[in-house]
Amino acid sequence: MAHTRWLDDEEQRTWRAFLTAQRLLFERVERQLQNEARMPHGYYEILVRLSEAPDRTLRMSRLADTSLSSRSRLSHAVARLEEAGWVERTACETDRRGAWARLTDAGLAALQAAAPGHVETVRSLLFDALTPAQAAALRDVSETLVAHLTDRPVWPAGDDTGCPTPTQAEEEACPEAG
Amino acid sequence: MAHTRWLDDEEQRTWRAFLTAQRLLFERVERQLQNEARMPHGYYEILVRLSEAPDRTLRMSRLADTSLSSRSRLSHAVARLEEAGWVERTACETDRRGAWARLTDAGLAALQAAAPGHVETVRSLLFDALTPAQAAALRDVSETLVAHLTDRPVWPAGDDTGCPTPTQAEEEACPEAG
DNA sequence: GCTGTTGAGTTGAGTGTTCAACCATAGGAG
DNA sequence: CTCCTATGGTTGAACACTCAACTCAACAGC
Repeated sequence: MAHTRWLDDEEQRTWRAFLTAQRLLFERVERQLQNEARMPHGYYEILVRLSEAPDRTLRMSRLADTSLSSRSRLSHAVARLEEAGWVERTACETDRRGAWARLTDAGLAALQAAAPGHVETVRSLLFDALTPAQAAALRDVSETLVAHLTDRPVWPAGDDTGCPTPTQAEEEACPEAG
Repeated sequence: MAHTRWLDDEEQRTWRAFLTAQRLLFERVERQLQNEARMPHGYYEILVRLSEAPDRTLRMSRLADTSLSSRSRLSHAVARLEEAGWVERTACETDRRGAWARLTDAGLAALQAAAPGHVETVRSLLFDALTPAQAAALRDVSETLVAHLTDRPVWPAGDDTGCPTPTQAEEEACPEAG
């Protein structure tokens, strides 16, 4: 990049406001889930994705993709979730490198117990503050960003989890708030 | 809360898109700073706030507030930054409980070295993807959320860092992207 | 001058995330 | 079949963040 394209005043304020809002919001979401459901939001998301999968079962790599998790993170996380008895791993017959992760009944119960508090939090912290038009704008901006951030490489070296556009719900699933 | 106000379909999609966009964006911002400047974004923010303060110096608690950091986090962070020689702590004369944090010359240099890459990242990942109208909408939504999240208690117990509305720039400062 | 409370800041244990290295199997190319 | 690379997944060390406990000083009220 030749010489820096600095942010103008307007952009600066936008970025800082976004940063602040985002921090404050997710900090509280995180805290609420931690306090009331004893799990970080990342784990909640994993449980949600599993609950939406056919047979409440997914391959680890697929689960990593849909829950926006690196393989390593997922591996560690599932290990914990397994200790808690919420998920179980079984070997994959057809591809012996692979592993299935399955949401147990206890896991589903934990998710269903966590959901109301979480959804209420999201609603009260986010949607209650926004007009319908603002919410629509937020969706528009977010979807634009997701599209922007999922195809191009942008940062040449190393790269990361490929992050394909997340496929959506498929089955019973706990009515949740991702 | 009586019985859960679930998210409707529209809200669900908005929330998931927001979540995804946010994750993808900050993951990359984080990675870029980590790779190119050897510091997490939280540390960058601390350096920025200090660079904007008169005399590049702030009380720890004030620094915690303006950088949206808990006291504990800041304490750990400044300890690291001090090891790196980027910040130095000195005792406060008038209030002997207190401490000043000051950005050293080396710290300012590190910040100035980090800024272009960071700003370029923010621009290319965020602003380059948005129309001016979308950027304006993002700012509007963000500011609404910040207002919403900074006054009310919302979550009764414990509470957290008071998080006053962040005061804005004051001095030389590195032209940055908070 | 005491005593209790609040505020400033630090500390350490516990937990989650990242990164790089690693093992094992799958799937070609020769 | 044999190598060779790519893929699926795990592991451990390093590091950041959280929470709760703690220290020390300021500032009441009496």
